[in-house]
Amino acid sequence: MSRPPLAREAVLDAFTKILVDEGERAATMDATARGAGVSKGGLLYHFNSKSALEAALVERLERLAQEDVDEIEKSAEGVVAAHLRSSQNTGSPLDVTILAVSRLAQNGNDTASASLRRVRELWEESLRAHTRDETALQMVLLVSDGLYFNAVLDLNALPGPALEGPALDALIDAVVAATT
Amino acid sequence: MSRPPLAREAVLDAFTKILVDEGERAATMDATARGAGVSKGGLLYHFNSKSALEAALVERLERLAQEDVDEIEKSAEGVVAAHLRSSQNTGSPLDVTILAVSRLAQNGNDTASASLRRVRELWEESLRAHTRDETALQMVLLVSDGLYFNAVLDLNALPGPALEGPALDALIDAVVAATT
DNA sequence: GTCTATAAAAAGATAGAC
DNA sequence: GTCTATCTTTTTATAGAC
Repeated sequence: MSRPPLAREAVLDAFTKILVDEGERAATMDATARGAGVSKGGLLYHFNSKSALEAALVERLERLAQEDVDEIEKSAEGVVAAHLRSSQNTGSPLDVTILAVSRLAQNGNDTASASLRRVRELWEESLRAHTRDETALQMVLLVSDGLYFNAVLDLNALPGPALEGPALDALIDAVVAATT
Repeated sequence: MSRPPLAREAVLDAFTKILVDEGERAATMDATARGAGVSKGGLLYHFNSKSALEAALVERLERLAQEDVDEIEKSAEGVVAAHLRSSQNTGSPLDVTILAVSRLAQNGNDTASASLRRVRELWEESLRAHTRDETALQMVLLVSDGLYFNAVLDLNALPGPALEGPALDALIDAVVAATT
């Protein structure tokens, strides 16, 4: 269990934040270095190229996603409800990493696309034993995807149609009732 | 009803295609001009700047979305089912325009974000009279968003988990049963 | 309307000092 | 490990010919 250098993590954090807040185009090496408080040369010591930086972010996603699934499996309120609640963007490390990697995926990074598919398969496997049939499973996954899609689009937007507390609870209850 | 010049439409088509297939970063003026079979100078005669090009695409989205809603309202199989079927990406002009504009939205184009929100509100208004309550309405919208989210991420990916015919029909039936 | 040529800025990446 | 300086390529945009 090697601890990665602090500067390296700071660079990944800054890269993530710019990707999520301003998009892929704004997430240049220069801007990322500035956001992490290092110089471009300093950044390039830790990541030899732009694609190495992107690959490191994808690796981080895989680790966080596995941790999330492990956590949800132990949840008391049920796996379906816990999964949907976890899909509502709360700014958690996993949430922002998914959003950041989906920006990369949408700009032609095939590794990022493949990783997002793997994450979705992790969820699918985890949910299968807790849904009544394949159609119900797909419904849960699509509602979860819908929550992420809204997060993807609403971050730049102030008056987002994001579901609030009681409305989200009602939705989760309804999906649980229709699928388990 | 003025007919826009053919070259202008060809440029918008090419811009859309590159945005969807390769992402925002690849959709440069140069690549767009090449895709449309004109020179950069020719493109810039029709669109004075990159942002003018983007704005024109957003305008096209608003027009197509309104047409889609008008069509769905007249559907025989029911508004909820017709809406979900329409959310499955089939490469229709509306589908690809939504995907293209969402690429712009995710790269900091606030006009694009606002337009996508307006489209979603159009759908919401159209669906409200055909769903049993607000929770059901949100469920339909989220499943629809989920279908788009998958389309957004899967286009670059060959083995997409896109729902096929019978599975999609079963899903639509289940959502209709749970929400109307 | 459409083209070529070119300017001006920004991008990723390298070299080498400290 | 981290920095500054510099090179190369790409991108947006302008100028002006046809």
